[in-house]
Amino acid sequence: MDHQDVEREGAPQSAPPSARPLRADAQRNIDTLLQAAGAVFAEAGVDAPVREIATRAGVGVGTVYRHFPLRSDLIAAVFRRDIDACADAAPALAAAHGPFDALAKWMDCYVALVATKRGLAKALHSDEPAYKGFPAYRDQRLEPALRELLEAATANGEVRSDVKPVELLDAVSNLCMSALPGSSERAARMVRVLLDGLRYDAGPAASR
Amino acid sequence: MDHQDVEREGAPQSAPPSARPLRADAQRNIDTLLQAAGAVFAEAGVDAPVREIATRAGVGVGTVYRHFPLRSDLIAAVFRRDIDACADAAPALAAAHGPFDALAKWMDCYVALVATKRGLAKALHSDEPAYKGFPAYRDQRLEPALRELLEAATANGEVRSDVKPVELLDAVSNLCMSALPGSSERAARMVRVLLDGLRYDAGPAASR
DNA sequence: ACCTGAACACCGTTCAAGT
DNA sequence: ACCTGAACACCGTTCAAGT
Repeated sequence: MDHQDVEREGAPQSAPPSARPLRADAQRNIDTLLQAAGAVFAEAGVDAPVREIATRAGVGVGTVYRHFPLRSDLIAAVFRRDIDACADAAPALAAAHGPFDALAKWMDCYVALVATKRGLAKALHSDEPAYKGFPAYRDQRLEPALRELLEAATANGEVRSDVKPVELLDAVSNLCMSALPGSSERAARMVRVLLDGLRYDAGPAASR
Repeated sequence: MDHQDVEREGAPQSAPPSARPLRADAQRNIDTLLQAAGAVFAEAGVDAPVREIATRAGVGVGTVYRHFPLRSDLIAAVFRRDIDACADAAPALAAAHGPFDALAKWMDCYVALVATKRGLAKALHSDEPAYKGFPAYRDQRLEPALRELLEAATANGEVRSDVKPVELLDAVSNLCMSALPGSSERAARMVRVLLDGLRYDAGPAASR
């Protein structure tokens, strides 16, 4: 499990590539906010009231909106590490397993990521403006990782070639939608069925 | 396409099995409300403001809550015909096609049902109390229909036997979650992949 | 620069008063 | 019996006033 700290461009609204440091109190508030949000998300889901997060962090609501204009910014900030870890796990899996197995194992990581955090899946697919941009960050990190795995499996003739990485990412997080907070078991099973579907007919023309 | 009008027990809260008729104005309000709700759902989704529906129907909000205590009651009432039509389509499909094809074609109906109506899928999987009981009605009607098709396909050795009808119903409506209002095309494709997964390994022990 | 919190808009839900 | 709509609770979001 390696994870190189690559600099990303679309990254945190709290620390653009080359920006002068924030004022001390601002930086402190952001840290406290992230911690509070993480705790609240864990016990009440990602669409818990903003006021609750603000109170927990001991700041005014205005401060939350100042640093995180969109709820999705807060969510992305809280789960960035997890998302990155998932993306970065791909190369190791590809090296250690056959193409399809690597794909399947990576999907387990993704399912765990999405299904474990209460309501994360819902946030990924909400059409409310407050969640806008969150799927974008996810795709930006996860899409390249998955594409690699998918192409390897396709090249190996193990899976069909007419399903795009982003479609799969979307389908899988959709399947995690009704998973209960703790158990991702049921979702994981359905994802395995979906993956089996990828290799049912590896040819491009899918019958019917 | 036949559809016998079977009497259901868990049915409409507006007309229990053996109840004296409603007062004329009450019945009229219910009809208007259903019509208004249908229109509003179509253009603004199933979680449009209650007030909008009430206004459209020319009644007070209290009247909406009197007849439809839960939002899901209103949704179920509005889409009952569509749900029943989908369920009742199963026998004809089973008679006209081979087991797997019948299953696939029925799924197309279900996908159309769920993906077409804006936000219907979301309502099916929401954990908010206002939507409670809606999945129950859907399952009650659709589960038996699907089970029939699934068992036939299983008996014919075309699909694996370790996926329950209700799981499939759930997985498919989840896949329809991020479908745009009009097009169910993308969702339909993923559902087809899922179905292919069902027949990838028809044996019970689905590898690892 | 940054923070605070009152204020506003909006929505679900109830219930006292009416008919 | 049934209807109405004011009233309440709750939540997102903004912005004038403060430091």
